[in-house]
Amino acid sequence: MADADTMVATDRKRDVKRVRRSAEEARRLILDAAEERLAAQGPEGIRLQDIARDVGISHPAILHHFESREGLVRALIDRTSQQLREKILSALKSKQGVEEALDANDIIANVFEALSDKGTARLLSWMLLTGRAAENRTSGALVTEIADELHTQRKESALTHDRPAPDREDTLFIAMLTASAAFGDAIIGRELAKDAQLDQAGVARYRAWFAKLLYDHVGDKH
Amino acid sequence: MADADTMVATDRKRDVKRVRRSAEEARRLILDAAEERLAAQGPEGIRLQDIARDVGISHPAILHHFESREGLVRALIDRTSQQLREKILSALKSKQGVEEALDANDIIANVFEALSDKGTARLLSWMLLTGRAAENRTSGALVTEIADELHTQRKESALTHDRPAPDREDTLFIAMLTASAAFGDAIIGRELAKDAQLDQAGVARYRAWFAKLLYDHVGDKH
DNA sequence: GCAAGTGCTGACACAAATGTCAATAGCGGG
DNA sequence: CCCGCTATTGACATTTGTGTCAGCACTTGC
Repeated sequence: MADADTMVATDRKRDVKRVRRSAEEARRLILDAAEERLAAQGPEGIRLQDIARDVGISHPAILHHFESREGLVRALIDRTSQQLREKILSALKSKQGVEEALDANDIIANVFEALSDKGTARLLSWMLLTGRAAENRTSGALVTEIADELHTQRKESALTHDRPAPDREDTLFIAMLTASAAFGDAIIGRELAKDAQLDQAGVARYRAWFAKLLYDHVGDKH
Repeated sequence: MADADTMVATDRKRDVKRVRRSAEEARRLILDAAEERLAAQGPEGIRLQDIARDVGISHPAILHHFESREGLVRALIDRTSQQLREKILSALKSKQGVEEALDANDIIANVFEALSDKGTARLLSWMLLTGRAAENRTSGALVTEIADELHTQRKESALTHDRPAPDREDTLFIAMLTASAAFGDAIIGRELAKDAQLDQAGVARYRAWFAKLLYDHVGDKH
């Protein structure tokens, strides 16, 4: 009895027992592990054997669920893109109508955070670096969506504050700059901050500074 | 005679003649080919066999010159980092003392260009993605250097235009934002522009807009 | 013109990663 | 309680890319 318990508890690998998950659950666990590997070790960290070990399964199980390594990668890209999209759009829409200065701060912070978090930016840049961008439409139209949403808000704000209507392209450029800056920041931000000897508070000041830069621009111009 | 000529011209591979370059020249050609592969196909494009074929040599020749694949990668990173450093710093310093609005435009354009050009940003992001950043000090201190140079210019400009002295951290943030934005732009800029249906002129407008944003900020604040 | 140094090569060895396959074992439905 | 479905596995096959080695062939210095 004690022997059996010990064996089950400490020596699962050699035990006859197999864990059997639902296909959905298995896919989720595998994607989680892949995501973590990618964030920690970069693109080359996605190796079936390693991921399988992380999850506690054998590597053919991954092939069973995703057909091929490429299938796993695509699934990971899809999932991450969709998560990013939801995060950013919800961040944009939730604060609608509240005080604007705080808005800008929060929105910028959220966008930067969404990309920095886990390996999102790493994954996206890898996707772009390896030319897998064309296949993925989720992230493709994202900036336009963001710009649209932003522009709607700006028009409303201009009305209530009795300012002239904002320029469409100006809004687009704001969205593009924010996206580029957040994206670049997610990749080289850590290095930049280290180089400039900025601590966490300094990084927060930087982001607030950027939000204010945009806010001032919007207030000035329109 | 005709036969010999034909053989030399069209069938070099099987010909007995060997091309023999100086070590320096060979290294340069190999690095060029590696750079091109990286820019075109991403990190996975750096394969000794392929690069060797591009240059027209056998792959052990590459190992002869660079010890290992890793050695080649490091050499490529070094060379590219140094080129980037030179380009950016020279762009910053060359325009010193001329009309400022044009300056900002040119400098921004140059920084964006320097990163977009060839695979510079791709290479740097790969370097960061795979954790090779720590080894390379050339690009490490670059932002601080840029910020220093910029700040010197701002102080001079403030003096001649009789404005209050600029804030040190403000200058640093300008440098960081520019770096992040240019970096991000180099990676996702193409996608963003395509998504927003911006042609080349539109992209130029975007960069000019960004330059003006910074210029206005500097003029306003100080 | 010949000897030394080294750029360069072909063939081979080796490692690591993906992918295949037949067989096993849990789970749910009848 | 048994049967079919399928998640899962170990062993194997294949591919692909890096690295080694011994020898060959340009160039240079004498």
